[in-house]
Amino acid sequence: MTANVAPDSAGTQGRTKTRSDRKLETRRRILDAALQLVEEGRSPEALGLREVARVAGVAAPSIYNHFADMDELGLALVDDCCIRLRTIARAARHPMAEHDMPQALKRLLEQFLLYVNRHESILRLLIQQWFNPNPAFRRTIRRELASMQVDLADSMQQVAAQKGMRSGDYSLESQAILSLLTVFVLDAMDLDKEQRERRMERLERQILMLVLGSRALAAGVS
Amino acid sequence: MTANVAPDSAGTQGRTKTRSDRKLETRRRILDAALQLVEEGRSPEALGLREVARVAGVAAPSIYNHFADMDELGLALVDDCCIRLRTIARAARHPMAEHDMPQALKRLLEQFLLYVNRHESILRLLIQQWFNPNPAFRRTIRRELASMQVDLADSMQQVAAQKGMRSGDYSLESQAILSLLTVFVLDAMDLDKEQRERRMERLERQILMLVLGSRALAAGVS
DNA sequence: TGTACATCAGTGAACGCGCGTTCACTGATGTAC
DNA sequence: TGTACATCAGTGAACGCGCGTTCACTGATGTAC
Repeated sequence: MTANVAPDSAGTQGRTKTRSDRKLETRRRILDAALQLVEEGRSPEALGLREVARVAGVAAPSIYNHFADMDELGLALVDDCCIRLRTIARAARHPMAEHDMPQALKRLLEQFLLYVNRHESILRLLIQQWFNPNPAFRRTIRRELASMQVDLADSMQQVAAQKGMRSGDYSLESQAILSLLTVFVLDAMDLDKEQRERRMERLERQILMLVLGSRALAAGVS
Repeated sequence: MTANVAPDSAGTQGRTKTRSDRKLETRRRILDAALQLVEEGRSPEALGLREVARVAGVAAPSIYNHFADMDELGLALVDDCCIRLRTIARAARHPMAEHDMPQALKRLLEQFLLYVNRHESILRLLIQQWFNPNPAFRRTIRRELASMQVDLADSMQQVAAQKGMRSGDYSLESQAILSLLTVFVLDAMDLDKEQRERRMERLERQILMLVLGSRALAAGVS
C-alpha cells in the first residue's frame, strides 16, 4: 500500500512507482504495440504473440501476466479502441448544437473525415471485429455502435429542439447515418486523399437525403 | 480432344467424361467444400487446407492440382460467391419494373431478405473479404459492389422512366441503398428471425427516407 | 482395332516452420516485525 | 530503521501441434501409330 521508491534504471527523476503502476504501464505498452501493428496494416485477427511482444519490447511470456490468452488481448484491444472512439465521438458532437441541422451534420462530417484520416486503423479494427467468430467481440462492437447511435440521436434531437422543430424519433435516422458512415470507412480503405474527399461529398449528399426524407416522411405520414 | 469413355466406378450410366471434365468436377467439389465450411460458421480467412480437403473428399495435396496456393483458392471462392450473388441479384431486380418506386423497392427488399436468410454466409464472406490484406480480394469485392450499384441505379432509372418521372442521377441513391443493405447484413448476423424482420422494417423505412429525400433534393436544388 | 508410350489428377508420407503456451527461474518490489 | 521473507512481473528455453507445402509414386486417361 505504501508508495516505495523504485530504483528505475531509466533516467526518470526518482518518481515513486509502485509495482502495479509498472504492471499497468507494461500492459499499456502491449496494447499500444498491438495497435501500432494494426496501424501498420497487419490484420488484427492475425496478430502474433511474439510480434506484439517484440514491438512492445517485452518477452513473449510476459504477455500472459496481463492477458489470459490471445483472445483476451484482442478483446482488450477492441475495448481500448472503443474508448478512444467514444471519446472523440463525444467531442465531435459537441459543436453540433450551434447550428441548424444540415450545418450541424456538415460539422460532424468534417470531424469524422479528420478522424478517419488519422485513425483509420481503429475504425477498421472495430468494423473487422464485427465478424470475429468469438461472440464476445461481436457483442462489444454491437454495444458500442448502439451507444453511438443513441448519442447521435440525442444530438440531433437537441439541434432540432433548439430550432423549434419536431422532436420526433431520430433513432431511425441516426442508425441510417451511422450505416452510411460505416460503409464510407469500408470504402475509404483503398482510396487516396483526393478520392476520399470526393467520396465524402457523396456521403454528405446521401446524409442530406436522409434528413430531408425523414422530414418528408414525418410530414406526410403523421 | 476426342471424348473417351471412362470406366467410372460410380453408378453413372456410362456417360462420357474426359479427364478435364473430372478435373473440373474435383475443383467444384473443393470450392463447394470451402463454401460449406463457411456456411457452417468457419471464418473464411481461417479455412484450413486439410479441412477443405477432408470435406471435399480428396487428399490434401490434390488441392494443388487446382490452385497454386491457399490464397488462390480463397480468391476463387470469392469469385464464385460473386457470381452466385450477381445471378440472384439480377433475377431479383427483374420484377421491380412493374411497380412504382416504393413498391418496387419493397419487392426488392423481400427478395433480399429471402436471400439473406438462405445464403447469409455468402454475403458474410464477401463483406468480410473486403478487408483481406491481399488487395486482389478487395479489388474483386469493390468491382462487384460497383457493378451491383450500377445495376440498381439502372433499375431505378427504368422504374422512374416508366412512371414518367425525372431521369436524374440515381447513382448516389443506389449507393446509399446498398450501403444500408450492407450494414443490414452485418447487423443481421446475430439476430434471430423475428429480430431480423423488425430490423428489416427499419431498413425499409430508412430506404424510403432516402428515396423521398432524393426527390426533395432534386426538386429543391435543380 | 490393338499396342506401346505419355500425360497428369490424385495420393501417402514427410518436410520445416512458426504458432500459442508452459515451465522453472530471477531479482526487484513489497511486507512483517 | 534494518533485516528476513513473500510476492510476482518479467525471462529464456523448450513443449507439442497443426499449418501450408513438397515429393516420389500410382494408375487411369489420352495419344500415336
